[in-house]
Amino acid sequence: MTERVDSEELLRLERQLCFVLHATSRAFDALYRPVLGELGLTYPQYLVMLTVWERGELTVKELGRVLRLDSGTLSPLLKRLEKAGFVRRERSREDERSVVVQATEQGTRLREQARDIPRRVLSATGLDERQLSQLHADLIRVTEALDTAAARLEQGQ
Amino acid sequence: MTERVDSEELLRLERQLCFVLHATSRAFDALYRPVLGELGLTYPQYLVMLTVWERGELTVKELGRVLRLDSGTLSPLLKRLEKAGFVRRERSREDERSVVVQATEQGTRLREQARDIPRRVLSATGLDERQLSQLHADLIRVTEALDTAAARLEQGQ
DNA sequence: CGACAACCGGTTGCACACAATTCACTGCTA
DNA sequence: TAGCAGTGAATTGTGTGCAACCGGTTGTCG
Repeated sequence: MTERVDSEELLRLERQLCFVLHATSRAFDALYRPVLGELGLTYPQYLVMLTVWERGELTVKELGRVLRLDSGTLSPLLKRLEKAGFVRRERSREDERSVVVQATEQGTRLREQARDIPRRVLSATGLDERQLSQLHADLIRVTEALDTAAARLEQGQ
Repeated sequence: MTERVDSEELLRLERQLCFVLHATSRAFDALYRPVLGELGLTYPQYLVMLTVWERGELTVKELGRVLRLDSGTLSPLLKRLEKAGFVRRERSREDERSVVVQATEQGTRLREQARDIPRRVLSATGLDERQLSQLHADLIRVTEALDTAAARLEQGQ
């Protein structure tokens, strides 16, 4: 009987945690959407551009590892970015299995237009730098816990 | 010149925050996927079932408010849940614009099968109840900040 | 050298998620 | 009461996101 109550309690806490995590992610999305819309980018596309700007050229594989996305997501997304003129994609000459992604001139100019976004968004959150760092650390901790848990589940138990 | 460095620093912090939030959400998703797969549910469908189980019957509108989802997402999702036999949808007799959702008998039986999930998943995260509560509180705080920020942006600055 | 496994990216199919639109219904008001 | 604005779902279109599969390339091993 006590066990049943425990289950109910856990169910409730879990429900709240699921909900709010889901909600946080979408709230973040919603905040960026109108700002990025001005540049003609979606949020995932913005993440890709941030990576490309910072790392110069990199393969689809590397991009996927950094962003935790697979080719099923990245391939069409990159095609859209290419069509928009922001990135170039070409087969690596050393290893023709790989495709190298890099910003075009237009993509580089976009970086200048995007330079102001972090300040606008971060100030919109109302959090100071310390709180942001704390949140960052919390999320990393949770994500790592979830990752190792998922890996454990995968390897049977 | 100093301002430029500041921008670079902000860009980096923002990038990391964007990435990890995105990643956390998907990591949570990935952890639930195989567990829920046994029940024939996706993660958003699970959130809907949790709500329906807890609140009894409720309209699509109410469901959308609780889960922060619009009809464009909920309508097809609910149709899939109905097809699977877990929920019933019927027009409200008092207000025929509304559609009332409730669990079927099969949907109620599913709750028993799902009773064990929170424990399995939460234990998989390796976090204790205090940490979970803390995380929950953190996420709520951030989400609220993002919401008010988004509202501020909407009303012109 | 030749077969074969591993790897990389692309494609397909399915399921969210949101914006914009449509349509039936409701409630208010002239 | 007749019209009309507002509401609640559903639909359409676009863009992720993942699983499963395909097809070309590479590297290795017999």
